[in-house]
Amino acid sequence: MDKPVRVRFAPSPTGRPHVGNIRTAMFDWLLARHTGGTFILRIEDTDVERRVEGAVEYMMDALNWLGLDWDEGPGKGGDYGPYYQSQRLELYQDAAAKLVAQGDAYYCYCSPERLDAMRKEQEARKQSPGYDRLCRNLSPQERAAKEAAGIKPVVRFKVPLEGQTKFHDIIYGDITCENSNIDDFVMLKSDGYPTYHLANVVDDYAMKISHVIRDEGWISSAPRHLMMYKALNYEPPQYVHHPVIVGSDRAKLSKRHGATSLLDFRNMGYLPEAMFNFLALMGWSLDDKTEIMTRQQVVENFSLERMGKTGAFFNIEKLDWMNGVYIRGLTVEDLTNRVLPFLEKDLPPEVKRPLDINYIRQIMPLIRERIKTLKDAATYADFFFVDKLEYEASMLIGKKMTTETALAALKGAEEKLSSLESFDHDLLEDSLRHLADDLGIKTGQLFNVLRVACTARDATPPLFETMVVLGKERCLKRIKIAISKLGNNSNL
RNA sequence: GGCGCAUUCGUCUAGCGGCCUAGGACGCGUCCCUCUCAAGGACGAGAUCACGGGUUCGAAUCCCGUAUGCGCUACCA
Repeated sequence: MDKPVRVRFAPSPTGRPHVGNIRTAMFDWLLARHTGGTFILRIEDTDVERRVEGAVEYMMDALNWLGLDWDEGPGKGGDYGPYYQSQRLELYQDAAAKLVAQGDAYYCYCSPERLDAMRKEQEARKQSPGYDRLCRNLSPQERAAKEAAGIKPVVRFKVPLEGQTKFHDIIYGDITCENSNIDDFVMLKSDGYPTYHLANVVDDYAMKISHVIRDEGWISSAPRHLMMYKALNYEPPQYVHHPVIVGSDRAKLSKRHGATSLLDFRNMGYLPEAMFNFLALMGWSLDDKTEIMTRQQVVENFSLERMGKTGAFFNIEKLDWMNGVYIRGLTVEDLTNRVLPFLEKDLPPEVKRPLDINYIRQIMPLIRERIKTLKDAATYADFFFVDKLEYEASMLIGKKMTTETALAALKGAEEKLSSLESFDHDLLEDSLRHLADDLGIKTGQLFNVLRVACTARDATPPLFETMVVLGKERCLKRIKIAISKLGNNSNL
């Protein structure tokens, strides 16, 4: 095992937790658990404009659902708090002031309007956009004048005009960047809040983060962070950038690609263990064949070295398959408990609530190997609950059957079943097979008529098991209704 | 535009110089099982390893170009 790491997941509370972000959190968590390290949750709420009420709760909800427990952070405490950046403002301001004092940063008084005009002009001239460093060398008098005018400045980092910044990324390898390509970026906004660049450097250092795990999009800003570490005389962390999840158009997955919040997947009936397994396999692999792994197996085998470097397309068909595998592995009791809330929610309103859990327990073995998501349960099993079945009489007449033979089959079944002492699987099978013989039709033909009569479906769980759960009374009632449907239809 | 990163079946991936006439999985097709649907089993189609040059006895694997894609280039993260 490698040395225990200290890693952090640092989301900004701007909405519902994106599946890509949670995947990052999962890699953090995996590395922490694999090495016996510490997983920290830190809230990067430094953008007052974009802050969304309740977003932190959503985030924690999603993390908890996936089983990604954090050791330090909101609700947990820890020795390096507070874990909300909005409560650490002084730290950033001190760092910014220190950099200004030592000549590595400066106050900039340029208005947003000027910056905007500058960018437009650069674009028109096909120059690469970037701050023109107007305020980099303001004289004390000029600065005093701006201050006197009441302009609230931002603090910009004084990026070296030449040289290169190099760093080693554990996944992507060595990366080099010319300093001349980087402009004097803003570290501290005029409202006193830090930008991501400053805040993440200050906090990662203060919180003794050993490995920074974040998505690939950050590679190009890593050099800025390194410059600040150097200026602040901090030891930088290890960088681990990982590829993003992309949508069908290969662009980074976003809202317009459909469901993107982890919470959506929970609502769609995916199991957290399936989601965990699936997400782990997007970007990481154990070997050339292992796919289904318990959380524990993933933790034991996880390693950064086995992570890929190309963006992965979110293949929901494969998730469906995997979810099915996990559902099939559930005990009846477990499945029952997980399906219950979905049934309560998705069954037609006329079905009486609360649902009978013992009845549901009986249904589970019948649908367990047929559903792909928990949400499928309601559509798969609604005929167990509703009183009035809706279907076309023509459905009762199967292949090589006529109204007459179907009618005869139903009447024969009605007679046979009503005389049955007990309503168990073997007895049902035995008497119905004999009935088919007596009627001179194939067993399948008989069974299919009964299937439609009892369930209004032509695809259901095995007939006898289904009928047993439905019960004698209900089956006979439904068969009678089917007989009258056919009777009316034949118009005799 | 500049810079950065990436590029193996439709998709997720294995592969870190010879084991590759490229393996697994999802999906797809055929068959078996079977009361339907699933599940399960068997088989199959599917990748000239983006392209072009090198290096090497030998390259999907190393190097250099090109193309394409994505990202960054905000007082957003």
